[in-house]
Amino acid sequence: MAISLSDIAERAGVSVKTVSGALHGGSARMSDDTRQKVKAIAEELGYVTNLAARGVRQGWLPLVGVVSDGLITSPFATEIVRGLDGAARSAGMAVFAVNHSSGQSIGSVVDEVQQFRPRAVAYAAMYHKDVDLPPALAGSVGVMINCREASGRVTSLVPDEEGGAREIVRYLLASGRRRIAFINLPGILAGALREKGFRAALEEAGLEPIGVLPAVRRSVYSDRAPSLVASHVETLLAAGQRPDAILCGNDRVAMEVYAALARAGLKIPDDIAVASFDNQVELASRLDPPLTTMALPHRAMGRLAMEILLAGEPQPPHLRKLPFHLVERASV
Amino acid sequence: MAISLSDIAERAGVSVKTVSGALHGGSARMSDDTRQKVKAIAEELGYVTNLAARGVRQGWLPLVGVVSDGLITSPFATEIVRGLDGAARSAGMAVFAVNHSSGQSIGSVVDEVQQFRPRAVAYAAMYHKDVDLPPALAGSVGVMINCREASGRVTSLVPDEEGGAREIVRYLLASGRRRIAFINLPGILAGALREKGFRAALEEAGLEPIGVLPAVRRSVYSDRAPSLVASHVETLLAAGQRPDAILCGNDRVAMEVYAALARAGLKIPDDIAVASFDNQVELASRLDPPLTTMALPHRAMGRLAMEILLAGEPQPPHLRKLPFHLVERASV
DNA sequence: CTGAAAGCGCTTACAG
DNA sequence: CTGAAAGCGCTTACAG
Repeated sequence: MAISLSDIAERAGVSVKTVSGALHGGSARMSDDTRQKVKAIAEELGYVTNLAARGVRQGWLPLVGVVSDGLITSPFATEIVRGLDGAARSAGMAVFAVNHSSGQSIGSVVDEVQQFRPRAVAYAAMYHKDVDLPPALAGSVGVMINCREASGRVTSLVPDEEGGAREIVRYLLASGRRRIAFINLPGILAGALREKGFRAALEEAGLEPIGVLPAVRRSVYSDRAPSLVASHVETLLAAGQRPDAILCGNDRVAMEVYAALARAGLKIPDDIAVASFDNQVELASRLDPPLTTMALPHRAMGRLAMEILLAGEPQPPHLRKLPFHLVERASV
Repeated sequence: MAISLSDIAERAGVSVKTVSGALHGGSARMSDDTRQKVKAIAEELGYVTNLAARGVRQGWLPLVGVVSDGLITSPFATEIVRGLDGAARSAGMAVFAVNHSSGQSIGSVVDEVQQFRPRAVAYAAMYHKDVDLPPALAGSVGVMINCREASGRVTSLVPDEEGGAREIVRYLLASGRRRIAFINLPGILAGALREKGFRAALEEAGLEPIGVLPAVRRSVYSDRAPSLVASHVETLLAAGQRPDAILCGNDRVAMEVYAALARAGLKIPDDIAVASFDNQVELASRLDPPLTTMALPHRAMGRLAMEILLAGEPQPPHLRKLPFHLVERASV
């Protein structure tokens, strides 16, 4: 069995309370002498705090549970976790991630996590979507990350897709582009919202889109679906109103646009500008020319989520849209 | 505060012990009547077991800590976790993953995990490497995954790189190939071990390698380093002894080999066979022709690690090499 | 078949 | 400045 406070107390000739105060109670008043002695003995015996014991006393363990809809594997999901983890660490909390695989109900996964009496629980979606949280869970899940909770009973943190699209369009406009096409990701929430922002920003400038086209044939975007990008680019270039900028649904799509433009003998950004969403660094920074793209606020969502969870004052539930951030490279 | 056993006991008019037995003690003898009544009340009150309380009694929480050297983000790492998680679940344990970022010592991260009194702790490396575990941790870390622990004080689970290379070479030989080149990943343990297996299998057949070449210029393989693959392929094809098979360090390298062979007007597998390591499904299955490749035993390492950790009888520490598995597609 | 009590390792009022 | 005791919510001998 591991060393306990009473082992240290015995060895130091003081009470357990004194040991507890010396090791953990930063503010507990006692002679520096005693404190030093206790710490030395603890170190010598290799004492490791028993958080389970502290937890049963306090009613909670220094954990924040994160239930995610699938294994955390994409770079985006990793960023969310990074954000959560950084903020948790500063607060002395650890992140306990459990994934909600297809077989189970959200409720059963949340209960599983609750058995450990975490300080708080978050739900994180792997991509921006709508999620219905069962009403019974509104009390136990403190914040929804990367998804919109329908009932409005719990605070949701999502990327400001519409704002991000507006921003990149304005940037294209500021660079002098006027005929802008959008090869968008179809069938997903992010795509629909970005299209709204795209159209709004053009309208604001008194312009019309040159074309809003789906990157793939299937109604739901997937990297596996057969791509329409190359043929769209050809169509756009053949038309009377040839675009001077193409906005892409993500960096992968942009890569295909690059290839199609190269085939057509067009120079980026001189003949035509290309911009997109995602900022997959490995990809975007290595394209030639490096790609200007809107980075998603994944890390910020993670950080803010943790701050909300650990804040003393609970705020009324709301939907919070976090801003994208423009990564300027050389494609515009 | 949450519902406790005593709340249920009071409501049911029985002792706490009876409630505990009814809910958790599968074998505890009591009238079916009592058990049903207790269960109904627990359900009604929304009781959730307090594992912290049980943990302080038992001395451990139903957790297995996994310390990993970096955020779990690659598909390989995900497979390890999947293996661990599946086996943990069957044993009623949860996986508690903590990543060991560059700033901290392994020891401090392990201690952090130990505060939660997990049932066991594993260490997982993101790629096959040598790791020195500080001697003090030999007692607390039960198994090393995807790395070789130098001192031999703790069981290590690694892919059998040498055996995997032998197997794929034998497969190429069985398909009638005789002049085999290897474009290997330089500067990493996996590459060195595979090269041994590659040479051994050829020697066994009385053959010489046509060439063993590094995929990148830098001494350590990285996807970002400038690739030498295309020029190697040209060199190999121009030589007198043109290879009839090229083994590749990973699927990415194979993809580049495909491109170079296409440029040279060579057909796979008729003119030349291509095989590799990794089985990155997205990539390997979508190449044309689909790529024959050796899959790494990541999931198996995870599963076995958990079995070792949770086994009653501790085995003496040893190095266990897990077999690759051949994924036959159409490139050989 | 069931209860009352002890105890796991902590922290927190309550006394001195 | 320090100690003895109570109590967090469980489980596990010990009695009946």
